[in-house]
Amino acid sequence: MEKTKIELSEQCHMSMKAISDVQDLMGGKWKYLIISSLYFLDKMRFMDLKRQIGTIAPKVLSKELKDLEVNHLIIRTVCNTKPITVEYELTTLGRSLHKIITAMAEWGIDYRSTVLK
Amino acid sequence: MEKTKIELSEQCHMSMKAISDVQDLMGGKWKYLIISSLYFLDKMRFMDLKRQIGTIAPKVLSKELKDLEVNHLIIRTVCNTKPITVEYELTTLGRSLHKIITAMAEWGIDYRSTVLK
DNA sequence: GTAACTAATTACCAAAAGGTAACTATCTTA
DNA sequence: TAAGATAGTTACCTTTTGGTAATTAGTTAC
Repeated sequence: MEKTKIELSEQCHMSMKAISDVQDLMGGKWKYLIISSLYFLDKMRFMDLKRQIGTIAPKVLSKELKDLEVNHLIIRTVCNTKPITVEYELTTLGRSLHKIITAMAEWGIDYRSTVLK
Repeated sequence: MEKTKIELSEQCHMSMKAISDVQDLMGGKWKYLIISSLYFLDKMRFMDLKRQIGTIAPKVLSKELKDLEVNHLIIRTVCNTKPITVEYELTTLGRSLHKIITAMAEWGIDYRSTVLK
C-alpha cells in the first residue's frame, strides 16, 4: 500500500518534471504553431512561415525561430539564391514532437466540433 | 497536384486553428502541471495541488484553477468537512486531454535521457 | 531609378503573467 | 489560548511577452 503510493508519486513526479521541460522549450504563443507548420509543410522560408501563421510580427517570429534553433528543434539554412532566402526545417528532435502535435490537433478539432457548437 | 496541395494546406490550417484553441485553454506556466497532477492523483485539494506542484503561489494556483473551471476542464467541490475542504477533479473533457499529457510526459522523459544526458 | 521582395533588426511601448508578502476567516488540536 | 491547518484574497511590484512602426541591406523586376 505504502509502496504503491510511493511508486505512483515517483512516476507522477517524473512526468511532471518532464512536462515542465517541454513547457520550457515550447512555451509562449507561437512555438507549437511554428513546429506544426514545419511538420506539415516541411521546408519553409521566413516569409512562408509568417504568411502561414498569419498575425505574427517579424520580430517575434525571428525571436521564436532563434529559440527553437538553439534548442535544436529546427535548423536554419541560408540559401545563396537570387534574393537571399533562408530555409527552416525540423531536426530529428523537432520531428519527434509529432505525437504531441497530433494529439493537440486532434483534441482541438474534437473540442471545436463538440464544445464550441 | 493542385488539388492535393490545397487539401494539404486545408488540413494544415485546420490543425493549426485547433492547436491555437488548445493554447488558449492551456496557456501559461502551470495548467498542464495541474491537469497532469489531477490525471495521476485523481481528486486533490487545494493544498495537495500546491504541495505537489511545488513552487506555485496560492494566488496563481487559485487563478489557474478558476480558468480551468470556467472552461469545464475541472470541477470544484466544496466538502462540508470538519475544517472546510475543497476538492478538484478532472471533468470528462479534462480527462480527454490524456493523449496530450502522456505525449508530453513521454517526450520530456525521452528528452531528459537523450539530450540532457 | 524606383518600387518591391528577401530576411530580418531596432526602438519603443502596453499588457499579461507571475512572484512576494501579508492578511482573512473558519476550525481544530495541544 | 495560542499554534496550525483549511482555502483562499489583496496590494504591490517585476519580469516577460508580445505588438507597432520604422529601418536596414541586398537583389531584382519594371
